[in-house]
Amino acid sequence: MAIQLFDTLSNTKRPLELREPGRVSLYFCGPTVYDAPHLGHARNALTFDILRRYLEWKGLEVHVVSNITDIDDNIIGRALEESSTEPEVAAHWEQIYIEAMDSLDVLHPHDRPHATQYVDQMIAFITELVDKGVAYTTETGVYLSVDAVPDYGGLVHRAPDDLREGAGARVEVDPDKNDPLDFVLWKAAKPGEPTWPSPWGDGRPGWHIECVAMATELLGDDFDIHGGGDDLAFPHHENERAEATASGRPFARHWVHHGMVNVSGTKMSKSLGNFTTVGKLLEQYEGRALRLLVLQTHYRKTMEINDDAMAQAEAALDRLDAMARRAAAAGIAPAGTNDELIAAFTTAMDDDMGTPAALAAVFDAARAANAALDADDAPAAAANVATAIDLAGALGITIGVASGGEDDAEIEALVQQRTVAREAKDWAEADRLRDELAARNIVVEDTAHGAIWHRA
RNA sequence: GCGCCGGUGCCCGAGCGGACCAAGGGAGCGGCCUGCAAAGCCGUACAGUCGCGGGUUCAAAUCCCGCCCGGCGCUCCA
Repeated sequence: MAIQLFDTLSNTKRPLELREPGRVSLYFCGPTVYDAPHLGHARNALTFDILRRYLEWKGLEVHVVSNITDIDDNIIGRALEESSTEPEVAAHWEQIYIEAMDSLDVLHPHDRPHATQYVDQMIAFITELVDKGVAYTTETGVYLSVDAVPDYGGLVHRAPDDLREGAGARVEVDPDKNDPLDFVLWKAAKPGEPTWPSPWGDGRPGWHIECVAMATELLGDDFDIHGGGDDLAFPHHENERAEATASGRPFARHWVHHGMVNVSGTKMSKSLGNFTTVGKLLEQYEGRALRLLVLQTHYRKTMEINDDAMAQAEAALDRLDAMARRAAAAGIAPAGTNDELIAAFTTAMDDDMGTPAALAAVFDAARAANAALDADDAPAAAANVATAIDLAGALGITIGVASGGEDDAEIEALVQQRTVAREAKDWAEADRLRDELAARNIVVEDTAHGAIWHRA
């Protein structure tokens, strides 16, 4: 079954056409590490983690590359502010970024290249462009002539002239450039900034060149998927494409962009408060809840994150976990499949990563499992539990993670005492014990197969 | 200002020309279960209608036009 994916360049949903059958090469733009990762970074990493996991679940071999931009104006600014150095700033925030993504169960990319470690490749690439006559040098650096790219603007579906009109709307146009659309490949050294030697004098690489150099180096030309947030489509991805095209190389076969994040109805911004950083959010909610929320919205749409939505996601997760607990208490091990739901799930995911509909299949499996449990239909229960776990897992959600604690034995003893009291119909004592457990954040549930408990 | 995207129940959010699909999740209500709960299952009200106003069509939440509101982009922000 063909996987359809919306491609920004062709502006259509089209079948994923791989360079090599069975193997997917995926590059997506990672963060510039100069500050705490925010919810946008989380959605970015989660979106591509979900895509990767699904492709792997389908049996494809996926090679994921995602970069770390460890040198840019923001990092330099930060280092200056903190009287620190650029490598220190970058290393610090990179670590925090990786920890945050770990707590969201985002799998590590197979390669996580750093811009500063690919300067040689970038210089080689720029040299190629200069030699081809599609790049020129000015006092401030080396620039790419957008002229050399016939379909410049393709990713944003605007004609070059149209883009020219807008140029300078937000940032002043460098008067040295031949064309306002031309952009920098190599920046000439400025006092106090880190620099690398190059054929054009000391300086540092422009932004876009790093992704091109790293993607082609690690995945080869003509790799399968290039992704990122909507906001990167222009100018970043457009310029990457321009560089690759001007060099005469085929580049990404598919461009995948995801929507932005709104917090409490408005654009996320640092001045807005609480929920802008992943760290802050995770102080209050579990990582899976954010992933579930991301899954509930189609990846191309703007999504909303607020307290209500996070709490709702946690409640939904509780349902899934409760199902697994009940099954375990009934002595039912996951086994078998619910083929109908797996088919519905696959159809949904194959259609441009329809995670909301795919999730519906997961919850349908949970309901079916619970119903089977109620009906004492062990095979059906086992099959539906297995299906729910499998499908949720394909999206990166682990069901029924039992977090053990040091006081497990103590709790077990209290639960046992309560069972004894209940058998003696000593309801007062049974309720007292339940309250005592509740005070320790333990929820007791009585099932046909005895009492089970979990941490709230 | 220009371009692109979106506005669906109490909340989050699918659906994007037509069949008992306005999915799924959360919250609500009723029932069953329970010593009482919790969990679960079943049922049910909330969308007589899908931002507003026109239009196309045998048929529109789904297409077209206008308006209002929100988001993103317009050179370094996921």
